[in-house]
Amino acid sequence: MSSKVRVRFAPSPTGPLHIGGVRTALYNYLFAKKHGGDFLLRIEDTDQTRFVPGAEKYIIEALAWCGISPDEGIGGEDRGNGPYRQSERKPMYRQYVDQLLDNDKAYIAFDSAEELDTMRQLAKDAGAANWQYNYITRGNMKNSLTLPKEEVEAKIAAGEPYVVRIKLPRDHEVRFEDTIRGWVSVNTNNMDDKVLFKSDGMPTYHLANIVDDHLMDITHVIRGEEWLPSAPLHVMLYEAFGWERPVFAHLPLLLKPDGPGKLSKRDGDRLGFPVFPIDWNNEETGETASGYREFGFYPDAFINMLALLGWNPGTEQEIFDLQGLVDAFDLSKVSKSGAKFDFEKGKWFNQLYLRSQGEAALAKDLKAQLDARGLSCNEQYLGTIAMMMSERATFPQDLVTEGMFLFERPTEYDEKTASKKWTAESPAMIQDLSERFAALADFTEANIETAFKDYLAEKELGFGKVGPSFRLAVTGKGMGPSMFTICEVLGKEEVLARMSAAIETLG
RNA sequence: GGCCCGUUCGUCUAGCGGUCCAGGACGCCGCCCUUUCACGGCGGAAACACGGGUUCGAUUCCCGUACGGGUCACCA
Repeated sequence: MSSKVRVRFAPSPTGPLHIGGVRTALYNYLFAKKHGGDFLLRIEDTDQTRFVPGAEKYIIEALAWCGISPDEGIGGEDRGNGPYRQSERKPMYRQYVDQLLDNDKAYIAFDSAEELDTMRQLAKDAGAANWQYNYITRGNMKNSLTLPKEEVEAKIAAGEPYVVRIKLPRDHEVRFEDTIRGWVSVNTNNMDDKVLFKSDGMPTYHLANIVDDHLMDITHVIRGEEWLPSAPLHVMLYEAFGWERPVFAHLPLLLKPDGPGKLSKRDGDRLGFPVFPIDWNNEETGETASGYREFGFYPDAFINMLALLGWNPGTEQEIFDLQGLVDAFDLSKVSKSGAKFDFEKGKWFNQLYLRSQGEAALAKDLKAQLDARGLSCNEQYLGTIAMMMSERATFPQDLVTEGMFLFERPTEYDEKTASKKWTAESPAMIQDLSERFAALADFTEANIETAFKDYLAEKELGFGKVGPSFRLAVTGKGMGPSMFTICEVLGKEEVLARMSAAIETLG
């Protein structure tokens, strides 16, 4: 076994990956790249009843959008450790179960799900804390520890369904050092004999996870805190097999911004913002959920925001691209407590990234937004408009929506501005201005400004006296970017037409 | 309820015994810039859950309490 760092992200294909899952994948990826290691993607689909078509494709696409591509496994290379879907590894697990059975580390149990439910209910009714299948109760259950060997064999031969459970020693302190939390310790008396192998012939997550991580030479297991309670079981499994165990790091959870609890897939669009990286559409059930990509987020901004939720570089820097994150990432700087997700901060990141796009990229974004809405403008001004609107945009779509007047003639005039700024003198002033504009040979920003200011000077008028009504006449709004730039972009004809239309409408 | 984990401004967090009457960021408020809005600049309000220890000295270490979270399936 090499000492090369190898980590895996092992989602279950039960639906779209929410941002907590994306963050887990991201941290795994950052850790691997930081240490020159491998990032593997493995699909944990041992529960065939929960399989959702399209989920695997979604996971790969979502990670790809984030700039995360697996070195090995699903969506990456097959480097001889495959298959990388647990359902396809089904035949591999039996021998490990037998190994445990042979070494008295596990046993066969025939209790049906109904019988177990009954036991649990009985215990509950009796006021017992929590019924467990453990070193005490297993003596009263139907298993290979209580049944004669012949009967066990007969039952198996008869095809009676059974599961295999781990045989936990009593009163044994399981200790392991978590990179993020330090020493964690649990006594086996508080654990139960978890099922390792199901009656349908598939291993449970616990068994498959340990076997696969071992076979795939995984050196670090970085996963969500929800796995912390089962980590001691996993430690016991490594010991039962006599395998060296990987280093564990349990990440703090992403919490709901409002109520209590961890962020869940069900939070979908309930909160008014996405909890998924990209849109999700389940053709079969018609279930849909919106994603950050479609919401208008730049992947870099999304990743930047996500990375800082539960981790910080220890400096005051908070703008990082993917490579920057790789360089700065350190598991020991991951915080221990859960983080409530804050969409406002996410918006701030996007705004920052949008503004740093540069004119060419922004022009492209603007063009795409216009096309999507069937709008158009003088293409030579694409860059100018994009830069002008970028100051008040958070998302690419704002480039258009915040400046609709650039693409459509105003159909109505802002009432508040009209009542306050459109006075009895306004029509005459706008008329005068339009005549001066009409006389301009070169309808450029600078010329328009000069003409406008000359007019003010000659009539001894303040900017505030004419400016607002001028803006109202041309854009229908009470606020916005520089009027001179707007006018040049609109072109002489359009500006003049709008001015006379305003005089007509507003009187 | 049992077990496990956690607890610094509204939110994300810095802080790894003295440099902290606690720093940064988002958000919020004010001022400046500006014809307006936005951008930008400057400034402000805002937190160590509580109680015991340990120590010359605790935000930092230990214990307890409270609160929060996770988990207790033949799901991952």
